[in-house]
Amino acid sequence: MKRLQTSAASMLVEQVRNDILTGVFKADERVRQELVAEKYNVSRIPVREALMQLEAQGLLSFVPQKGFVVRGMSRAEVEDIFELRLKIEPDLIAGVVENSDDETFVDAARLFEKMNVEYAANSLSNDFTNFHIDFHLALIKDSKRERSKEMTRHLYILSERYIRHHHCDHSEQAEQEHRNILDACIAGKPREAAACVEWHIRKTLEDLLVELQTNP
Amino acid sequence: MKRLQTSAASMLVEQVRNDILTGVFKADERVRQELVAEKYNVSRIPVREALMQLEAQGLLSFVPQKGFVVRGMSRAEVEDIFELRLKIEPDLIAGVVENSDDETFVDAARLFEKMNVEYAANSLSNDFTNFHIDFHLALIKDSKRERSKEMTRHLYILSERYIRHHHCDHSEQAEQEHRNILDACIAGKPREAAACVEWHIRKTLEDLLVELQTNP
DNA sequence: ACATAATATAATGTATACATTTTTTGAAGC
DNA sequence: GCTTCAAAAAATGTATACATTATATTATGT
Repeated sequence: MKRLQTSAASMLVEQVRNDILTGVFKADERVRQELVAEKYNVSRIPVREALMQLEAQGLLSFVPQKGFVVRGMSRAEVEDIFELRLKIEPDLIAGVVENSDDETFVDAARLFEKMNVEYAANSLSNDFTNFHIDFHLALIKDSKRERSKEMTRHLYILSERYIRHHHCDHSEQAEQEHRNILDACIAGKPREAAACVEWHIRKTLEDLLVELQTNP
Repeated sequence: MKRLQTSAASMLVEQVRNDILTGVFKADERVRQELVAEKYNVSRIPVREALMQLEAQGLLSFVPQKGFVVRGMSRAEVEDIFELRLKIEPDLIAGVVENSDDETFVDAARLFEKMNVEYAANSLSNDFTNFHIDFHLALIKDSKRERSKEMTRHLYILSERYIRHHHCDHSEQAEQEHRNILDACIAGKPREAAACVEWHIRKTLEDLLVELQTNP
């Protein structure tokens, strides 16, 4: 058998996540292990592990002896998710900026460019989504608050699902907001960076709620 | 006789979690799948699934092809965890109290009693730990913020690890704090309930930090 | 026709066996 | 002694097969 760079389960996590974010597996639909196994030519063992991980990330629900179901989407959930982000991310960024040096935000700057290039080329692609998440995570990667970072990562995955689903974000407005965040970070202004992050979260939520209103 | 048969993996999650909380599996130690499988007389398949779930709950780390390791404990982590709780729980409680009726806190009241009885009988047992977590979760069970509730649950599991490890909490002081929270909730005072929760979190953190200082 | 019971089908859960990768061991060479 | 490399040992990853449970289907009675 061909050599796998990474485990089948790890790749399945990425692939099935994309299937969920892009709507191939639709909300409230059951995910049968055998179908996923056939689709990706693996056995059910790595499929089950991947699905468990996605359940842990909040994209699936799981009931023993019944199976996995894609979790539903709702206005109440978006509000909950973004409320949590507002409570966590601004403080986190501020802490990073306070202890930053010249090297702290180079990864974020690189991802900022890649994200914009990818968007110009393919709009809301899987790659763009990953760059977007990685950009935001790169901003806080030097924080020592490991738990806050993990939560933030999970919240981003959940947020991206709504963003992809409603084709929001990354208007020129969003790009400008990202730029403002990055600039404030590089300039070493903790409070301004936090304020920019808060603004970005609020604006994204606003866009999503408008979309949810018109496209329920 | 009809018995509810739960899966092996589900039971393993509980058992291995207790093994971690009680220190049978020690921090930074590797967890070999075969050993767990032999200990509980199952194959490695459900063991792997249970360990994946515990990784998702933040008690284990996992690197493909390398294995599972019990995550370390540190002062920085306690502070991070309790900081997150301070940001999430008080608001959550306040929201529940605002929309509460006579039935809202009966489960919490029942668990409050069971928790104290169990503590009087066995001090810091597995049962007490579970009652303690369930008490706090019962207080917010009627909240519609599902994501916030899930995060709170995860944060409690992580907190309990420190509490068990350092034999803190549930002094008479802690019992009184729980009573104050419950009373404020039943009295329908959102802001007071939130303040009591905040106080409880801060006091518990204080105790833990003192213990960490003396017993590193 | 409707509900209920019995059966068949399908899906999930797990043990076993084997493949792959990592780690350990030990021998050869410097 | 210390590296370096090869083979052995051990641990992880996954496919297959089978057991268990849930779901669908059919049969039966009213």
